[in-house]
Amino acid sequence: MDDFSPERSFEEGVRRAARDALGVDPAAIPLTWPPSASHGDLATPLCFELARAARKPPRALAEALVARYEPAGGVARVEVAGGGYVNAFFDRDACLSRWLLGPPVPASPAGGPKTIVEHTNINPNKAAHIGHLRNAVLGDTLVRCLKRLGERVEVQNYIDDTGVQVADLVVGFRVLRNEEIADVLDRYSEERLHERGDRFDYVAWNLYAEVTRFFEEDSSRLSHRSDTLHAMERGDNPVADLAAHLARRMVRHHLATMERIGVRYDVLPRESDILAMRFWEDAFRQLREAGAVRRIEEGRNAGCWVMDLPGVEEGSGEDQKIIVRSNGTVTYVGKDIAYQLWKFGLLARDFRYEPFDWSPGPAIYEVWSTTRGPDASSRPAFGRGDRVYNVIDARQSYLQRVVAHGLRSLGHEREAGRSVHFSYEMVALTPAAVAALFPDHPLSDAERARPYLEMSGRRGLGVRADDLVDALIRRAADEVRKRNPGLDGARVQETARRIAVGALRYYMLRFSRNRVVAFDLDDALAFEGETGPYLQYSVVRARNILAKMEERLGESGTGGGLPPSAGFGTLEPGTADEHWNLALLLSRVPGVLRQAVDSLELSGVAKHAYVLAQAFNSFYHRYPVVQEPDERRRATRAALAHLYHDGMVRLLGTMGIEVPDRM
RNA sequence: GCGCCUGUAGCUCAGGGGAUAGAGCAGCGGCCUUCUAAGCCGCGGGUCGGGGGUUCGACUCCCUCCAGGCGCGCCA
Repeated sequence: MDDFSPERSFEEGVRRAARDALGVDPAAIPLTWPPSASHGDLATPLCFELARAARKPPRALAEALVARYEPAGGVARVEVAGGGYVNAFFDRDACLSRWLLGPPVPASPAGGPKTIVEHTNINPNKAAHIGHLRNAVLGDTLVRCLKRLGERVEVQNYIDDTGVQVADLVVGFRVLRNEEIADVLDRYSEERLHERGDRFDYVAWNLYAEVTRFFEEDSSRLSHRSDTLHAMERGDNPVADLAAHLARRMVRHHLATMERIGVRYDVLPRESDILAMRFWEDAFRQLREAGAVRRIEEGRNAGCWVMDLPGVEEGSGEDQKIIVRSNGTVTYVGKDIAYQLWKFGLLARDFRYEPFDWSPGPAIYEVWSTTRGPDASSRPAFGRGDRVYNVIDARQSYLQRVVAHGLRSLGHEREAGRSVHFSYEMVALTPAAVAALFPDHPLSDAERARPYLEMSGRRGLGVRADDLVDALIRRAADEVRKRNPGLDGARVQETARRIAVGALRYYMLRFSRNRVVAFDLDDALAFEGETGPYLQYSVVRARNILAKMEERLGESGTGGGLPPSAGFGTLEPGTADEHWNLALLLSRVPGVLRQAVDSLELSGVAKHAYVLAQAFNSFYHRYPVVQEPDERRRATRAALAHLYHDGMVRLLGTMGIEVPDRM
C-alpha cells in the first residue's frame, strides 16, 4: 500500500501554488472541513491569514492561488468559495478505488520507542465501581488508538497493596468479623463464597464501609490499623501474608471485571515491590544529590524532606510538598516519583517479575506481576518507556505536577515533558440516584441541593462495575431474544455481552474528559440514539447487505476493488454527494485518531463514529443495494457498504467495541 | 485565600479562530409487503452565564465579574 492521500496532496499543492502565485511560503497550511459535500471535501482558510500582510482581499489571493494550482494525487479540482476559502474536490472514483484496497498497515517497530500507559490502579480492597470503569475505558481506548497509529505500547496497572485501605480490610476480617487468619482463608475462599451466593470483592465492598464506621464510632480502634500497617511493613508474618493474600484476590477480581469489557494489562507493578526493591533509596539519593529536596530544620515541617515547587505562589499551600516524613518514611508522591523514574529507565534498579498468580481460579490471560521471589528466566522487558501516560483523575493533578517536577529537577527535562497526566473528571452520582440506589442512606438538605455527589468507597456509596455490566447484559439479552426468537442461549449471551460492552464503553467515551459524569442509569442502559448499540447495529446492517449480495446474487460486492463500470457517475442525479459523504467521513478516521490522541480527547473518536453511523443509516434507508436493479449502481453502493463495514469495525475496535453477528 | 475545571435548546452533551451554532433524550406528527424499525423523515425549542477586549471574523483567544465543582494532608 502506498501513501495515497488527497489531503497531503492538497496541502502540497496549496503550498506550491502559494509560492508560485503569491510568492509566500507559509509555515503550515491550515486545513478545515467544509460544512457539506457540495462545498468540497477539504478546504483551507489560508488566504484569510495572508490577506493582512499582502494587503489584498482574501478572495483575490484565493483566486490567484487557484489559478496556479495543479491538481494531482486524488484532488480533482480546487475552487474559490465564500470570502476566500480554497476548497478542494477529490477524484471520487479514484479515491474509492484506492480506499477499497484497505488501509495502509502501520509499521510497528518491534524494537522502537515504547509508550507506557498506566491506568485502572484500583485500590485492592473492594470491588471496582463505575469511576474505575471510566478510567479503564479511557486508558484502554488510548492504548488501542496508539496501537492503531503504529506505536508500541506497554500497559501497566499499578497495585497499591501496602496502604491503609488494605490494612483496613485486614482489620475488618480480624477484628470486626473476629476471624482467625486461617479461617479467613477458608471461610472466604472463592468456593465457599460462591456456595453462599456471594463473592469476595463484594464482601470487601461492604466490609470496608463497616470498618470505616467502626473507626468513626471509636477512634481508639485506629490502633488496629496502625498495628496492621506495621506488621505489613515488617513482612514475613501471618498478618502481612493475609494482607498480601487479600490484595491479590482483589486484583484477580478487578482483572476479571475489566476482562469482561475487553480491558487487559501487560504488567502489574506492586507498591510492596517498589519498597522491597528499595526503589526509593535510589530515587532519594538522586533527589538529594541534585538538590531537588531539602530538609526542613524548624517550624511545622521540621525534620521533613520537602520539594519546592517553582511558580507556585508561596502560602497557597501548594508551594512545598513533603516527600519524606519526619519519621523517615516516604510519602505516596515520593514513591510515585521513584516509580515514574523507573518507567523511563532512569532508576538503577528494576523489579523482578513472575506470571500473575490467578489462583484459586483459572488463568484468564497472561499478565506479569512484580514479585519479591526470583525473577522469571524468560520474560518480556518492562519499563524503559519513551513516553508515559498516567491515566488518573483530575483530583490528582497537583500530585502529578509534583511528580513531573521531580523528574525535571533531576535534569530529566525530556522525560518530564513526555510524562503526560491524562486527566479526566470523576464519575459522580446525582442526589436523586443516591436516593434511589441507597434508600437507607440519609441525605442532608445541603447534599440534596448539590448537582452531584462523589462516590465514596468508605461509605459504600457507588455503583459497582459488575452490577452495571450485569444489568446491561440482562437488558441486552432480553432484547436479543425478542428480536431473534430461536437463537440458542450461548449466542444470545455472546451477542448480549458485546452489546452491553458497546453501550458501556460508548457511554464512558462520549463525554469530553473534563466533564464530570453525573451517572444516569437510564442513559447508561440506553440502546437507542447516540449509543454503542446504534453504532453496532449499523455495522450489522452493512454486513447483512454484503451477505445477501453473495447469497442472492453471487456478487462479492467489492473485495477486489471497484469494478470499472461502477462509480459515482452511475448514481441518480443529486444523490452522489450523499453516497460520497460516507467514503469521505471514513477517510478522515486516521486524522480523527491522531487528533484524539494528541489532545487526549477520546470523545472525538466516539463522536466521529456516531456521525459515520448516522450517515450510513441514512444511506441504508434511502438507497437499496441488493434490490437495486442497475448493476453498476448496485456495485457502487455495495462498495460503499463494504468500505463502511470494514472501516467501522476497525474504528469501533479502537474503542474496544466488538460487533455482534446479528442484533 | 490560591490554583485547575465547568457554564451552549426543557434534560444530557458535541462544536479544530472561519461558512446557516449541531446531536441525542424528552414532546408532537409521519414511515415496517423491501438489505433487521436498536432504524429513517419532519415539527417545535438558543441573550452560546454577564460585561469588556484582540481580530477581516469569537461559542472558540485574552481580561473581568457571576454561578457551580475539584484540589491545595507528615492519607493513598
